[in-house]
Amino acid sequence: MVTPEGLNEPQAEAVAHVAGPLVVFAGAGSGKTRVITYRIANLVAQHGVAPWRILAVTFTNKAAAEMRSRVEKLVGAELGREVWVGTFHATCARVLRRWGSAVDVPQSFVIYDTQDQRTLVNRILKELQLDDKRYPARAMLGRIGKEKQELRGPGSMNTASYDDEIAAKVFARYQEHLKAAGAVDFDDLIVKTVELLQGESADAKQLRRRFEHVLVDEFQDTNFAQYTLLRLLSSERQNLFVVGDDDQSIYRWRGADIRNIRSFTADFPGARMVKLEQNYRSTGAIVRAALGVIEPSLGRVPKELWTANDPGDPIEVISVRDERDEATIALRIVRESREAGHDLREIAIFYRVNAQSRVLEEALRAERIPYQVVGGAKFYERAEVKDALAYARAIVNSRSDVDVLRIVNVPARGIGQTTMDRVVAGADEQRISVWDALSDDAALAALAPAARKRIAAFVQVMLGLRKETEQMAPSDALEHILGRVGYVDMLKQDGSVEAEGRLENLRELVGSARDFEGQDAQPTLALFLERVSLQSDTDDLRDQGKVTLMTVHAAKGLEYDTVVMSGMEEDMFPYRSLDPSRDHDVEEERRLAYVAVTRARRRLVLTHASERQVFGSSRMGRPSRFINDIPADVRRHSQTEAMRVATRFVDRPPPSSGGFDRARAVAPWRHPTSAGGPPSSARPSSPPPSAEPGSRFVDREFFDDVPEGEAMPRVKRGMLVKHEVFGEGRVLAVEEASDPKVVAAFPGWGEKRVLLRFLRLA
DNA sequence: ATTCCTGCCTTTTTT
DNA sequence: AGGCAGGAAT
Repeated sequence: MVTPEGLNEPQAEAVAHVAGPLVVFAGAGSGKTRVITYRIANLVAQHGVAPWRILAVTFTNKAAAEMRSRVEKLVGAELGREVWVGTFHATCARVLRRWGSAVDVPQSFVIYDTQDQRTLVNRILKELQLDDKRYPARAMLGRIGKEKQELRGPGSMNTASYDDEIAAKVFARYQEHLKAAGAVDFDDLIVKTVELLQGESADAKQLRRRFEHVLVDEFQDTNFAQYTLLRLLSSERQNLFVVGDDDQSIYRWRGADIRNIRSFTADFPGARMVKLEQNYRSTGAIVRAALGVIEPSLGRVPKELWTANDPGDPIEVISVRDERDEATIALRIVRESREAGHDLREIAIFYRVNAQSRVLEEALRAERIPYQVVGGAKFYERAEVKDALAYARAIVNSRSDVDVLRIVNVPARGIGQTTMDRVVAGADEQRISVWDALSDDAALAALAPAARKRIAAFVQVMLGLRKETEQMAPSDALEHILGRVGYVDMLKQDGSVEAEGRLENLRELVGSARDFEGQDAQPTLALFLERVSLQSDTDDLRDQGKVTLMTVHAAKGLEYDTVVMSGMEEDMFPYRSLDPSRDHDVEEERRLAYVAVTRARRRLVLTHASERQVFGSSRMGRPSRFINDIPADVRRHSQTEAMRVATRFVDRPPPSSGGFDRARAVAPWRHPTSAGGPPSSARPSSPPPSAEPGSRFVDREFFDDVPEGEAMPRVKRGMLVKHEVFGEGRVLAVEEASDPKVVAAFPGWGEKRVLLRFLRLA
């Protein structure tokens, strides 16, 4: 059944929902954004809800922009503009900018990113004289973040061990520093807003009543703090409308709690539930592949994803030799697509981790195929950009120590480490900001006169800049600052290619400030800085005529006609599944694979390499278990020429040695789901007459041209291998046999002859 | 004070 | 492989 607006029954039900809590389980490609935007339009147009009393929250700026534009299309720009649409972080920043003073967040607050956080923690470790080996900043911040996501402060966290006590101490000092700096980190944006809303101030009361309707996208990715925020914002009327898909929950590592969506109806007795199960996006084969991947997942809310679309073509699974071979395949897909007259914008290449993009990029560049990389090396994290922003932030908010320390000697002003160490120690002692210490003669009394003079000059420059830029547009201010402090001159004098690139980046930064001025009603420098902090490169619009490269995480919420998923190997995807020391979460990896598969509309290509460079050293890989989970009748296997050559070269023994059983030789690499049990006589392995001896595995479906392109370990003399007991060793010889052996030298053990299947590539 | 070198450690994934 | 922190050399 379809309504006049073209909605199916459950969609229409969700859209028509007016009051009370409701959870929508929205399968991939089931039209959830449509449901949210239509519902907002419905509330405004049919139920006379004031647009500014509606809040719609997303996780990414991109989703927010998309939602806003669609709402404006439905209800008109004038009303649409009034709706509060934004990410969790941007929404909170907006609230805090206005009402944050009640929770010690000044109007001019700055947002510390991960780098800033680390700088600050490192300083605290020094201050508290803690060993940064034993208490690495990264780990400390991980802990602090975790606590914040659970809304615990340094005083309320669980301190069972000595290390916990240390963490609490660092945490406490960290918060003090943030407060003194007038800064917040990403988690604080949520935490502070929650604090504000929990308060009894008039502002808090008003805010709790402000929103008649709260709508949330990607609800499965909320953490406890975010969930609490939503409950507070909707506490008055309970009009909380959440949309998500527990199968697509992929952010547990940053605190997302899948139970928020799975237990929604338990948390809100009387809440309604709607399931969107019809997929409009993908071919039948792709939907079936996706189901195959997600079905083994545990604890799912039962859903029946289906599609009325054509079955389409099978999923292409391609065995490649290594990452370069893989890039060649990606190129081939792109070329085919282009020759068929498709826009390159409709092609995406996915990978599990950003590091995989390099080889793909090189290949695309060599072939002059236009591409864009989403995420990865982030523009706003480049040193020169951070420097420029640090100047701006130090001018807007001089209490921000991290920024002042960053730029105090860039370009070099003769204010060195020793000098600054003393200043910082003094500032810590007196509990004043670094800036205050620098501008206070008494605080500098212990310094050499020459150093004091240079510091005084720096302070004067900064004070001058604050005055001069006060009335300037952000772009002009940035330009002025960079010129005045000699930053541009420094780069120009350098003259190197890198310096040229840095100048270009700074021009781009100024350009982005100019863009901002065109968009915002009140383009102040502070607001520009805020936007920069909350902006990720992921938010760029899709360029015409360009292939897109990105991680699967970045791909969530997007769709492409053609998707190439690279690196479909065990230990790559699922990531680190072979590392027993890590508490990897294969469940989450599975959901991530589901996300990847469901991005494709028409064509899905999976590649897996038998060998790959990781951290500089070569590593072998077997196909990902997720490939096996795709129903055999919707996948088609093949291998590249390079792969064919490689396997022939290594695996086919000379005729005289006869009957080398390949299937057995690779057994330990081949069956990720069965724990190491080698395929034995239980699996009859007599090859069909047409095939070459030993060229088939019997537990697989094969098609026309498929000479079984499994990933093969290619152990050769000189390779570094790893043994459970002997550790790492160098291969000296390989003995072909039905169960091949390897002679290798293990430091501390000498030469050992071991079965190949007990080795892994080091 | 600056620059260069070396050794370590990294890598999920993002606001 | 690459980036970054700490240390040595200039």
